[in-house]
Amino acid sequence: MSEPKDTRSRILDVAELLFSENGVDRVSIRDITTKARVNLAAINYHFGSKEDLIAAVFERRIVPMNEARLAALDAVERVSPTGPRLEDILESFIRPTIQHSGGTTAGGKAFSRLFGRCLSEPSPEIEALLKRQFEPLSERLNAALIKALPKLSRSDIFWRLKFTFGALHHWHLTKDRFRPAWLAKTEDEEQIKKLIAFSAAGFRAA
Amino acid sequence: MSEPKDTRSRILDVAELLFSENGVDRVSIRDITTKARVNLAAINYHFGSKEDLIAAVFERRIVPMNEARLAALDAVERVSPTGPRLEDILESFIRPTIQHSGGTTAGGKAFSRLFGRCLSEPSPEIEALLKRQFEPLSERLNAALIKALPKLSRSDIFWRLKFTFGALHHWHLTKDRFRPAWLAKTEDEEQIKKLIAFSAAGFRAA
DNA sequence: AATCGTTTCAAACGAACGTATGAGCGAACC
DNA sequence: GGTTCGCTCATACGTTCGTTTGAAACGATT
Repeated sequence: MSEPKDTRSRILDVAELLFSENGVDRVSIRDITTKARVNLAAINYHFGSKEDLIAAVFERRIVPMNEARLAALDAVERVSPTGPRLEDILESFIRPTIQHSGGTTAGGKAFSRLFGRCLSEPSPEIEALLKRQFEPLSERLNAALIKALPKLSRSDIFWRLKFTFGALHHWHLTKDRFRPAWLAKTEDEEQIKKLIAFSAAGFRAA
Repeated sequence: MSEPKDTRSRILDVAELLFSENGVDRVSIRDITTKARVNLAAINYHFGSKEDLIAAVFERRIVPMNEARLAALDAVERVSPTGPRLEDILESFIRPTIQHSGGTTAGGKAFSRLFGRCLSEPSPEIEALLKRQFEPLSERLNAALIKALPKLSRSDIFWRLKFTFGALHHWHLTKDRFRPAWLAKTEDEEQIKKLIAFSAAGFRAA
């Protein structure tokens, strides 16, 4: 179980775990370096500052996730150049979300909580990071949806995409908590289909 | 504009505003007391600790909000005893959310951010608080929805209600951020209708 | 073996934090 | 008129925070 990884990676792993458990502001540099068994100064040496560490932790997950989303959108647009179906567009950004945060063992589930925290802890640096990360994806998605739903106004599409993302994010954040006793366990694959069906119908609402 | 209110109320108002702007952990006791023009010790005198102040700020909004939701559900069920329409059920919990979280007042955003923080908080105490606050409402809503949508399974209703709540919550949390430049300002009343239309269609999906 | 860039180390820094204290104040009460 | 009670005040306390420092250890290159 002991870590063969280098200092930088150990810091990233431990920071991700602790940030997701307690929030970025409630985790100190000392908490991280102690648990990672590295020297206190290592964070400032490797990352410059705590803020830069937060950004590094966050980007390590969000960058590949959004790349996968863009790649999936590329794929469905390549298959049908006249414009992909609504369901395919939705799937292209819903599926990578689930696959990129469930898989990993150590900090995999931690990521969705960390992301939830980033949305509710409005530090300007984090807000800028979110904007930078999501704006290109958001614009691509909006453009594809406008093509697929020509009857809807641009702003309707924007808001409905926000609703969809909210449903995805909230499900992701709370799927394992607040479960009534009678609720059967459901596979991720089934949930992806449920989510796509729900939001596709929402997009097609009059 | 000067405040005729007593110290306790001034602290609550200023705390709510500052928490919403900067997040709970980045606002100090001194920030609040300075802006409220009260003594530094006033918070510990009136609330005991900073944590208790946060809870007081949070509960001041969430308790009346959930009471209003239950009252609205009561109202629509009283009007049509055979079971209210889907849209009316959704409206009964969407509308109070928006009306009770500030509306015109500036401190309204505090609630949604505090609430977002609570959702990503793994602390058992906060989880119990959320459960206690939302379980009665959730059960009432599920029961009403089962009646309104007899074709849907219990678990489908549960998940779609979760999606709906996620859309509402995420919209609420980010509606003022991440806005593209072209997006026109929209009234809350319009947003309520958009949200109801979206989620009602989602509930009716095959 | 000597050199040099990179990484780790123990120790310390000043600043900001939440909280505690005891005196001071005006109004209400006996 | 003296005492009590609720509240406000300035000030201090001890802790923890992010960051910095200069030296020591390490590994590769010559």
